[in-house]
Amino acid sequence: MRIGELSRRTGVPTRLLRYYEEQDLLHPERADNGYRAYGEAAVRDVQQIRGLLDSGLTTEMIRTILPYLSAPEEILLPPQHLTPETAALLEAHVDRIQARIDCLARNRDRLSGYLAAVRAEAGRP
Amino acid sequence: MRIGELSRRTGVPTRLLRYYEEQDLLHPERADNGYRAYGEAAVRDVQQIRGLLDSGLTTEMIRTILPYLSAPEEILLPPQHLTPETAALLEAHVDRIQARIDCLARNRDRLSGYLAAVRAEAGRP
DNA sequence: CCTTGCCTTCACACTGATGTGAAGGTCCGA
DNA sequence: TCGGACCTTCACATCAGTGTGAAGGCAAGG
Repeated sequence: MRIGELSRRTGVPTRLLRYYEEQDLLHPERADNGYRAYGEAAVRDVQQIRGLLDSGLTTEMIRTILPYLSAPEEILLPPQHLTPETAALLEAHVDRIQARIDCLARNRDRLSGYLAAVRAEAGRP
Repeated sequence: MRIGELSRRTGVPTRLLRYYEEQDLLHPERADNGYRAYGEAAVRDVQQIRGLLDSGLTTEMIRTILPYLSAPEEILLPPQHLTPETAALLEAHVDRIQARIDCLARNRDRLSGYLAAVRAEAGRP
């Protein structure tokens, strides 16, 4: 599919799809006339990228981990391509992600705890 | 305490402490000579702000939720200051935070699942 | 053939978070 | 009284993620 259709199907402006390619997150083929040609998988990839960007990851982090995320459990990348250095890097990323999760969960709890307290107060004044 | 000490105790450059004030996240007193005067609580506040920024929240989101986070469960803000609109806004923020958590947790699982698979493969070739 | 709509690259601009430095006021200890 | 360490504001610079528009190539339909 071409960039316009991918944009419509994902809700992401073509400008950003080109930017993600420039950032090495997407790798569409090219038709003879130079048009970008995306496969079906690109839809999921783009949604994945958006989710991670919205969650505060940088394009650099996403570029690193994306190859190990695109496959839904079955089509794992051959592990021979995974040097110990890369594995360590991925583990570091897992740790950073975990730290974010912890921070967010902690504050979500505080926030919703506060809201619950206020509601209880309001119901029984 | 003055800005230099707060910077040393939190590891956050003074430039950023001034920026957070400009963004209405910190509200230090001023001494007669114009120097910023921070209370002890500022240390926790700054760490809170850093954690949330590192977790991908914007200063705007942080500005909104910070008043409801600074207190560690006991010193809740009086609920009469909480209009229904504000409550709704806070709930929306909770939802956004939850969405981030879900996205991050999902991808953390994929990533660490992949790493585990590779390790299993390596241990039993 | 010409219009319409899609595509291409290039480029300028904004915002948010940050780095860095200049120019100057304050305070304390030698 | 001077020097150094601190503080002040102001301002320009950078990076990432976007918006926006110009200038032009390609394709399909009336």
